Amino acid sequence: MDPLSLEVVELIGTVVGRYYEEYERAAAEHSLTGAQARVLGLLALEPMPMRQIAHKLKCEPSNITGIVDRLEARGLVERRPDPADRRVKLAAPTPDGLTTATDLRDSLNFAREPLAELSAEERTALRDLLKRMLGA
Amino acid sequence: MDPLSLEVVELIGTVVGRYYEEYERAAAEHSLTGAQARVLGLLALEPMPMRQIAHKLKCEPSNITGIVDRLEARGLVERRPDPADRRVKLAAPTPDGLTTATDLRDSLNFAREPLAELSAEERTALRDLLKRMLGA
DNA sequence: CGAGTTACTTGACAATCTCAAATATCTCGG
DNA sequence: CCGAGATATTTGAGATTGTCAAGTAACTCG
Repeated sequence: MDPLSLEVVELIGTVVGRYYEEYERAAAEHSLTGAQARVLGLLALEPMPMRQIAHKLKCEPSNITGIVDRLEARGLVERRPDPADRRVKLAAPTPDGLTTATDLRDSLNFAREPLAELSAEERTALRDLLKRMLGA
Repeated sequence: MDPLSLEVVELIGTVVGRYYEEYERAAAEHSLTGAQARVLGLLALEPMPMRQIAHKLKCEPSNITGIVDRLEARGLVERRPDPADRRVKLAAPTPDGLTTATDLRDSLNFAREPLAELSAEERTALRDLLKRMLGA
């Protein structure tokens, strides 16, 4: 690989490290683990079956059972029957869970400091480059 | 937060997700966990005391003991005495570990596909923006 | 020398993850 | 309609990662 691409990969690695760290910190502030925060954040967008959570998070469905168990025990999530298929359980955030998810999103400071360094034009350029990099 | 910054954060979240996924995949191809791959990659740059690994990875030193144990059991890493301080154990990759670390780095495809989309000028622009975002 | 600090390990425990097996339910061909 | 096979979820075993508290060995400095 050319040195320029290598440098960019290196930088992205650093961004990934910082983002992850920040995400875990924000989750911990709400006494959540990273995995719990990710599931809750997903459900805050839209309730969904266990299987779909596993698919989005790229892990085994049996893993999701435990994570949702813990979120449910804390009253942040509930399992609802799917009217169309009795095998399926829809995981949905409770009002409390929705509040927590919103708080969590707001307390993800990652954006603030690092992006404040950039002008609006630079942020636009960054957005477009990332978009292109991630594919159409 | 303004909509533009929000969009950039969203995109960075996606990049982080893809990078992480790719990293785990590359590690798994070498029968390593992500944590083991991160420690091995760190030691491939430079042997260092257990404590320093923990500091770089932002976890407890007692955690590193187990990870290095497993890498050592597979012959990828060895513990050496520090001539200057008998309390300290320097973790260093074996020749085999160094080879694995190099293979691992090369098989991190993340860069290839996504960055191939960008021209050299765009990659330069991306590099500079990321650099600025990450601070001087 | 000796009190306090530092490096690493150990042990207990929680969370995450995988895999295989069990249960309940759905789907579809015959 | 019935039964074989597929699908959704859970359970249980086991590995790994992570924390914290305590223990051991070695360093530092007055």
